[in-house]
Amino acid sequence: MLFSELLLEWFSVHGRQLPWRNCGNPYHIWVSEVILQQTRVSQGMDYFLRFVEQFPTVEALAAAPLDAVMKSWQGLGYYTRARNLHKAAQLIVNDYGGELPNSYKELLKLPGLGPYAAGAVASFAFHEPVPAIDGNVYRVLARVFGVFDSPGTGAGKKAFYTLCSEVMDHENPHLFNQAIIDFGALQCTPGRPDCAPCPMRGLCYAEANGLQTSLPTKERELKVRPRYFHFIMARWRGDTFIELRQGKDIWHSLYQFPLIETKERVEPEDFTQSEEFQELVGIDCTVTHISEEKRQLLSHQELFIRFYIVELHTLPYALLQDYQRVPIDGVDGYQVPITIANYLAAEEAGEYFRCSSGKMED
DNA sequence: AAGACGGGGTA
DNA sequence: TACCCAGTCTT
Repeated sequence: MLFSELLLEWFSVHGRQLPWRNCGNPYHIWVSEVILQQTRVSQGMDYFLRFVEQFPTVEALAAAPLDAVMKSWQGLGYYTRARNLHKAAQLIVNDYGGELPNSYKELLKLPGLGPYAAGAVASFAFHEPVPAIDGNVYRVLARVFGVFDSPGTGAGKKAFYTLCSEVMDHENPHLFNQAIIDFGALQCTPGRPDCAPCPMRGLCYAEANGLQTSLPTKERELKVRPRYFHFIMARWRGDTFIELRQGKDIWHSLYQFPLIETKERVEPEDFTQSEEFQELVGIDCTVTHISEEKRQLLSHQELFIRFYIVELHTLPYALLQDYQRVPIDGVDGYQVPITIANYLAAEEAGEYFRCSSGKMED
């Protein structure tokens, strides 16, 4: 039996039923593909359901304020996806008459749609026979056909694209692409795949040669950069101060408390004496709470985060000029990094701090 | 080609 | 802890 025949047979038994599958709604398919980039189904499901309920159509998404879209995305990560989704929706309404482009080539032009997502939408929604190659597909193809090219290189990507074009079912591209993705996610898993009951047994190169854990070939390991964040929750008559993050750094378009970053670890006693800190909050204030150091691991960064609560007695110009003044209990209405959302929730429950008045309690 | 970009699950 | 995940964009 052919690879694609085995695959579709497996899919008819084990394939997942998902709300965006075979729904006949290109908009839903598009949204789901963007949400699921580098994100597991279990993690993205609730976000998808909430997103399409809040923004039911391309027009609704295009008309929505970016803030609302970002808020809906809060906690999902890779926030550029949300901004691109919003931008693409406006593009579709303004330049495409409100209809999603129906070809791989045109879809690829939209911001946030790369080769994988364009192929996925083109095949799932419009049945165009193009590959949709994600991490699952690289893994399945590498193992079954014994491909040693690395997906991390340009030549490797091309090799996988060519191979996939050859072995796919051109009559049922939508089923084939869904099937190979599900097969990678459920059967041909990254770690120790469960090869005993696998229908590809006998056909699979990696299984025959015991190379399951060596394929696909992997690339370089990544370096992690440490960063030290000191967030200042400055209180003034029931209000505090926040700002919208801009620029190319992490958390673009999310809100945060005034932030002072240091290259090295700085202990709280030293930090509150630092010039930078005193310039921000002024001299006439009291540091009432200092949190423990929270550690957050990103793919390329290791963040060490501490929160300071400062009671202001006068209003420093630096805060007034560069930050938005908002009610303290209104902060959770803004889209914020997940670490700040956690802080807000914990602080409300009185759980976050173990030191106060700048002195350690234990 | 390499780096940046999140957050969560798994061995 | 280390790796990986329904990737894309910028440099």
